[in-house]
Amino acid sequence: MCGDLRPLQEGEQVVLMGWVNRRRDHGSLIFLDLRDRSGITQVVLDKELSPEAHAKAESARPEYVVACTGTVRLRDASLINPKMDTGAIEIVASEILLLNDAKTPPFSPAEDAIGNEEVRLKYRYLDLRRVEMQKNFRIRHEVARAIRNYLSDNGFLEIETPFMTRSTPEGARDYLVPSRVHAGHFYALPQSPQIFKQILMVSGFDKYFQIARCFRDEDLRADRQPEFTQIDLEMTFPQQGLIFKTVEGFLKAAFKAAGIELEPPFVQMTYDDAIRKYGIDKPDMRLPAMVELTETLTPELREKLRIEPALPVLGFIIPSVGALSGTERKKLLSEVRAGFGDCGLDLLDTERLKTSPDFAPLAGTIAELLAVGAEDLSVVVTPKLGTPPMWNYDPQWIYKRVGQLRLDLAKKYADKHGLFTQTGTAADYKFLWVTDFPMYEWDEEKKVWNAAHHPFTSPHEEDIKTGKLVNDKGAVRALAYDIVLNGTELGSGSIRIHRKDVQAEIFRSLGMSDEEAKERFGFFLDALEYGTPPHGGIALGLDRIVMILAGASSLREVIAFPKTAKAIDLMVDAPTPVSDIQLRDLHLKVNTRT
RNA sequence: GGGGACGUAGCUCAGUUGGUUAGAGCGCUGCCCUGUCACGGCAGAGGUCGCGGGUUCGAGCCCCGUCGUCCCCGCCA
Repeated sequence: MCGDLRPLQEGEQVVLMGWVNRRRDHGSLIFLDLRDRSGITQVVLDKELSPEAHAKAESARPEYVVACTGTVRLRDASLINPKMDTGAIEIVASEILLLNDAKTPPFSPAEDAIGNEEVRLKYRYLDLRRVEMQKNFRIRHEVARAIRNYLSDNGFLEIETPFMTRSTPEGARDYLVPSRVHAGHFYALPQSPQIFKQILMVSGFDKYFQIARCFRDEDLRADRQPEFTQIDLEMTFPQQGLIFKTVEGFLKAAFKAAGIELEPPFVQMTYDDAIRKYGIDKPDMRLPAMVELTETLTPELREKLRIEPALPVLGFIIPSVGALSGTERKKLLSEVRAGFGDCGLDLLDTERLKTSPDFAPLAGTIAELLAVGAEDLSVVVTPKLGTPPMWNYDPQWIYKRVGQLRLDLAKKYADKHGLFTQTGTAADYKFLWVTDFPMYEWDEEKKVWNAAHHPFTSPHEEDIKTGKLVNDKGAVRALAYDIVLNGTELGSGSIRIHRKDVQAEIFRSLGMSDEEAKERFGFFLDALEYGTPPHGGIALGLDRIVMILAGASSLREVIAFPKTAKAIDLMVDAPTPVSDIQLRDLHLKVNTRT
């Protein structure tokens, strides 16, 4: 292959096949860089040595496919190209075959930096020829293979579940598949194999996994595609810790395959702590946590500063930002205030902290609590009295809003603190387990409690016993957990409900009548009655893992044929209208008025 | 559904206050070149300024609408 030859092969007769990466024509001497997925080798065509081959090479152009016969030759010391793996040798061609020509491509796969996303996606086959993309898909393959091997070696059985299944109105919108045989009936593509894998536990496959495609018809983001791949697993008789250990095991194997040595176990943190310290349920642990300063400020000072007593005073630092100019600080402050909806929040940076007569006496203490270094930007947020409706005296609102500010500033000054820069070591990857998620989520619009994870999640035993399920839904903790990497949610899972009575109670608590539950999940409730073992599991986004490992900022970089933000495939041009005949077969009428 | 950025040559982009024939780099085509590796030199081709409408003597530039790509919020059990 084009990337394989080394000085050791000197003198050998070889045949190389690949694409013309670049052609350098010196008249009676032509250099062709031949590329395949293994790398690039320089081929020399000398008019004196092989006039026929040289003549053919004159008409070769970038992306032509050629086969070239020749001899491996060591380059003179002065001609070695240290930038190329094969830079110490070259092929002296005796014969060359132009296997196929190529139109001039809209962009060159030989270039590193490519801009226009639209052109890349339309000519995806050219984009995928680029070294960067080839690298990403090699990582993806190695990671998937390592995970499959690890789970197989640890007693997990890979079992496929249907793509055409039953629509479940909970959660994300379903992609629907109309049935030809049953007029007006639809299959749905799975949002996840959730119910099937639980039924596999009932069936006695005590350790299941699947690298499974999932489909969700929701608006997209850089880290969300309508179809994506999950590493889905489930096991019987698990403690939460056993699932963590399993995931840590396969992630260690996966990262090792990508050249990174992780050291599990990963840090664990409850949901409540995550909100309090980071203001978000998926903390980016590469950055320092927020610190609650409420008690540091004396009651007198808080009163003087008109700080709302029901709300926390929070501080945090962004490291190594350096000195801010007066204008920059002013601009920052006004931006931040605007971002807080002008609701009376005050914000102090390091400079104001030291110079403000109110805070100066405390500056030392605060600096110590926040561990402020000389070049760090420190921020203290003091919620003022006078309550605009948006925060509604809710401390969570403050935690989350300040957490968002922490992330925004960290992003803004990423170049300065460099904490997001990859160094190629395990230190780049800060994993975290977030545990004890709330069981329920209040839907303010519909005025109902929803399942925060999904309705098959088991609540904490003691929260059932203390009656919170009925009296205090907001305080019920679920045996649900997320795994987070560098502020990205990689996956989530839970210990499931394995008893029919508990499951029925949860359905009821979600405002679902017994009849309704039976209609939607009757088959599942039935299954629970036939000796269901305790079970639990988790699902991790393979695409996101690979994205982070590849240092990419969008899933499109690690999915071969991704869709745009409007869920369009620009290469095959999907979706499209279909013929009236197709529609008739499916008993469908399209109403284009909306 | 909402907010923001962008859209000018194949690609990346510049284009002043609205004013003559819309430019650059890369790429492309032709010619020259025996040591290049982002080769070099000379010459040349290449434009529905996303699309539609409006204002104006005159629009790449101003206004309205629309389409597309990207990012964010909502949404994603």
